[in-house]
Amino acid sequence: MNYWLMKSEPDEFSINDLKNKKNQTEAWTGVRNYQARNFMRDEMKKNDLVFFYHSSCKEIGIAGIAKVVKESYPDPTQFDKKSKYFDPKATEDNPRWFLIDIKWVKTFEEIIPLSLLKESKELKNMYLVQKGSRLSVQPVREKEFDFIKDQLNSK
DNA sequence: GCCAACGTTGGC
DNA sequence: GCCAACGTTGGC
Repeated sequence: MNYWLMKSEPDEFSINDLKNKKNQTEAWTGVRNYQARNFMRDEMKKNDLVFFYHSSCKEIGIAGIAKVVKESYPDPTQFDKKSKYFDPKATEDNPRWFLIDIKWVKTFEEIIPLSLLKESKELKNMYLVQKGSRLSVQPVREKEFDFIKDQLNSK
């Protein structure tokens, strides 16, 4: 099993928006970065666990946990002319963008702030805290995942 | 709102 | 294939 971190702007879509969805599940549309796409297309497998991260907001940090419930398939928004994610170079026969579905697992009682992640020497090598890192879908090491979930999470 | 870091585009 | 110009991300 693998572990991941996915960013979302909570003003757009927060962890509680995920919780309130039908089946508490959401298709992760709109990722338009090749590296992030490759992770979703090739490596994210059913039941992998995902940290749900809130970015560009007041309380920046890890808000909770989700899991992969459906593996790679083409992102429908790339074919939708009315979508802001429409991609004229993508075709049904040759899609460019892929995604997965995630399901809500838990919301942490308190957001684990980015500043705390940065302070933890156990997380020195975590991708998220590296300078210039901005991937919106990124792998997390098992050790890092457990440390954050067990040591930094209040509940 | 600023700006550093990164990714993409397109001319050559 | 290089690289300047531009666009985006995202913390502060």
